[in-house]
Amino acid sequence: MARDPAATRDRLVDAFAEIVVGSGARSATLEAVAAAAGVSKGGLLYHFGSKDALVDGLLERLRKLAAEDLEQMRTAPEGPAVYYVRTSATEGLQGDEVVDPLSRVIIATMRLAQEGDTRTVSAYAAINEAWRQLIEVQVGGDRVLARLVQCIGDGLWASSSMGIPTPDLDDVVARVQQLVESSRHGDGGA
Amino acid sequence: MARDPAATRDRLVDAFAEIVVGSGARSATLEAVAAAAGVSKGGLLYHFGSKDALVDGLLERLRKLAAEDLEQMRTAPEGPAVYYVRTSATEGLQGDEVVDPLSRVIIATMRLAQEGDTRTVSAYAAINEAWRQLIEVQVGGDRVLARLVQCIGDGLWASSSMGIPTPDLDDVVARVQQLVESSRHGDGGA
DNA sequence: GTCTATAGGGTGATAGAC
DNA sequence: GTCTATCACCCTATAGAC
Repeated sequence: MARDPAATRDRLVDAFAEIVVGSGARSATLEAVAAAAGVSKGGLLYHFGSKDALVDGLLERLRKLAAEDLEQMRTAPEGPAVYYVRTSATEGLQGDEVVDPLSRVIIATMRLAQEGDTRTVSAYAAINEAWRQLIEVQVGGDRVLARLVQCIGDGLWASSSMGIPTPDLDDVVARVQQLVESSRHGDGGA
Repeated sequence: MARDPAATRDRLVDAFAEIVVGSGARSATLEAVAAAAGVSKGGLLYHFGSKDALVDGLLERLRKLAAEDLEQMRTAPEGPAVYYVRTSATEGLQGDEVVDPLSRVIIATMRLAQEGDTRTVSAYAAINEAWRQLIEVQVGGDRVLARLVQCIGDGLWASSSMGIPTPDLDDVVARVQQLVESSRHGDGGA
């Protein structure tokens, strides 16, 4: 069942991310990842020579998915800011599976980052920077407002990635939209 | 050197938090914690019968420090909202030491939470709730604005707890102050 | 209260068969 | 490409000396 190397590598990265998100980085052992992907530990280590290499595979996936998302964000009808804030509030994890592939990979990356892996931190930082720049364009170059909006998204993300829900998400999104629009019409303050 | 049980327990919890923050949860082994606190592994396990008990000790410390901080936040001259946002941006960790005791314990708790520990998540959620309620009081009961402000703080926190700096923190704080003040004078929107 | 020694289980990685 | 052994290491926790 599947001798295609690329497909097997993909399955392994998927399984890795899923386990890290669902059960924590500690549970994502080579054996558990391999089993979830339907191969043996030795099979995994043929494709990824070490656990570090597996992390690299995850980061590669992250960059690819993030690039796609950046395109969606750029062309989002509601605008980048609202898109960012709304998609920052994911749902149902910690045991359950996260449906959105990018969310899953980001959460996995951040969990790994908290273990002190510098590669994961800088990979995330780069993507975060790209997102903010896109928001900044929408708000007419208002650097501070852009950061404000991004922080709101990141704050929502922090809660939801721990399984803490945000009951009034729609209201928050509406308020962000207000902020962004007021930056176009009125002044800004800075 | 130190036969006072309470003092030794405190040193152990301190060392535990410090290692989790500085080197990741994985590095915080019983042996490493014991060594950092100047006792042996067996000595640690006399005071805390298991690693779970050590986590409980950390959570106890968290609640105590958080209660003190809540009092500072309530009486802060700049108001709870600005206090929250400003203190959310910590500096210099991941290898270095975090100077503020509460920040250190919170970061440690959140790292542990990401390993799937439900106790840590609910402990943090309770504290987070208390902070927001205090902000809500300041903004005259505007639930959504309170959440917005808190999200901004949490977003700053997320970055800084990964070692990513926020260059324009002062501007962000100023903008938050603006938002809070406008809720007093003008309307609010919702 | 604090120590050493050790049991018992799990983890990343290698070697070599198929 | 994928598997099964196997190694060396590290971790939590217990037992019992001091």
